[in-house]
Amino acid sequence: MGTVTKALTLLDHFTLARPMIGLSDMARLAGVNKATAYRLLAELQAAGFVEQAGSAREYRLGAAILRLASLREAAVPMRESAYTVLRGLADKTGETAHMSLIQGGRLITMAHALSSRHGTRVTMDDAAVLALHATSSGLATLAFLPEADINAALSAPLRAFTPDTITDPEHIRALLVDIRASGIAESIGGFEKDVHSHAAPIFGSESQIVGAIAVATPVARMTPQLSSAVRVSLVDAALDLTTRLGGFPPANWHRAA
Amino acid sequence: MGTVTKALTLLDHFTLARPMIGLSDMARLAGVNKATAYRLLAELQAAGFVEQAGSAREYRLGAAILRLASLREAAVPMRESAYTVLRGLADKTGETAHMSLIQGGRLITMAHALSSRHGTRVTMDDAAVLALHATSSGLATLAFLPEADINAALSAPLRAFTPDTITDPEHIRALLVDIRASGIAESIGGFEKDVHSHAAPIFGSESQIVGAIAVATPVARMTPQLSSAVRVSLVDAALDLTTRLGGFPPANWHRAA
DNA sequence: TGGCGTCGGTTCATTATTTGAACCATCGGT
DNA sequence: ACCGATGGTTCAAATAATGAACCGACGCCA
Repeated sequence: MGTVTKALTLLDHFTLARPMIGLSDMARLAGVNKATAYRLLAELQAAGFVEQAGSAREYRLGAAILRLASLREAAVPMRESAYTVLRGLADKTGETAHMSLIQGGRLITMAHALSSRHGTRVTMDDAAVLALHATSSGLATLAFLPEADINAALSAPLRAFTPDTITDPEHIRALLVDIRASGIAESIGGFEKDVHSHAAPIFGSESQIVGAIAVATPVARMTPQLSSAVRVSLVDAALDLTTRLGGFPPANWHRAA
Repeated sequence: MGTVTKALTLLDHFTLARPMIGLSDMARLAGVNKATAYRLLAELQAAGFVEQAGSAREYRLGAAILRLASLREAAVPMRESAYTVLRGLADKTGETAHMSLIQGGRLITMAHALSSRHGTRVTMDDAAVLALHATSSGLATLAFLPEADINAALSAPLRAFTPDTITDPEHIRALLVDIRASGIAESIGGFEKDVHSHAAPIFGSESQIVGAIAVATPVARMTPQLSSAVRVSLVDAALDLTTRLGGFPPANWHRAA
């Protein structure tokens, strides 16, 4: 692994639950020598990607990231596009909509929109990491990845997040066939216990899979009628978002239901 | 220079005016070998910090940055704090307010707020880089940097952005003395021709200088009365923002005017 | 008080990675 | 068909990264 990759990997250990990390902790989390962690953090700090704060001199993400994010947004206003589509989807279905993108083999939630139609709703955090095998978004994405990536994802042991998580690779492969045919993935309580979600894939400028857009509802509220409505809206929204992000669906793409 | 620093330096060449850069261009801009640039970009790409787009396979900033920015915002809602203060400043003065932070020796604009009171106003871009010697924000920051950094900043040739830019190091050193005494820096057309700006320093958690907050007005609108009002508001706002960002003014800090 | 564990940070000989000139294949313009 | 540019690749030589051990400081417990 290159040094740069190693340094950038350190940044992945900052999460919403763990926004500040000390030197020794970081070394342990990342599985590198403390001296190495120190040097890497020092370089990241010089570039403004991390900063030290607090009496314990813990590290946290730095302000330089905000600058780059501004530039990224200016160059590629993805979040705006995404939010517009998610807002429409949430309004139309009355449920929570979110978009996740695949980055370095992991699926990251980038934007979401809630609906106020019901008292209960599924809540989402941006920047959450979704399991490929246990979420509708993950399955929708997985289904359109190259065969090699699918094998890689299914060769590692699959974690059971709930009793309903599907962990049998062959079962999942069967699901992927259906997903490719229908353009819609579904997961009932596979990641979070009471969440029933539908997802549709979104594609990049070379028609490669880049992620998925999903609608998540409490299991108790799901009905065949709602499911059907969600599917229709999702297919439209996914196509819309794909084009807004500058992408194209695969050549033989079709409208599903 | 470490490899990580070199890789992160590549990212600095993306600007609003130049959001996409090809491999050869990047190598030239960064002054590194093409093979090196390729390897570094490949690693940045694997981490999602850059991505390739367009038929020419040019590189641009990637989506991973947005994820980190989300986390940073969640951990340290600086932009929100900043915007609240800037909004108040813009409303009170009727002029454009902006905040800039020093990162790796360069002053970067991080947030701004416009006022709608007048038809003409100074416009700002976030992520703009401000010259330390030619802007009020730069001078306000420079005045509170350690002596060694001041010497470093003034030892390089100082660029004249306009005929009114002050480029004599000794003249600038004299200004810095006044700025330290008053807590306010001023620049009349030193960076952009028709802009008269006032700035005040903001400090970090160890009372070290972290940047400045400024009010920029068209030169034609500046009067002694407006200048005086701006100075008062600025001092308040800078102190407010310093504390909101978790910082403290130096021990012997004072109210100026 | 003294002892123990851990912290952030530093050192330096060993080792593995980065580096860059030269080299492809490809593309667009003349 | 040529020319100059592009993105991408190779491999010996040079350089940078690495990690065990170490340091002083701090907090905790007896």
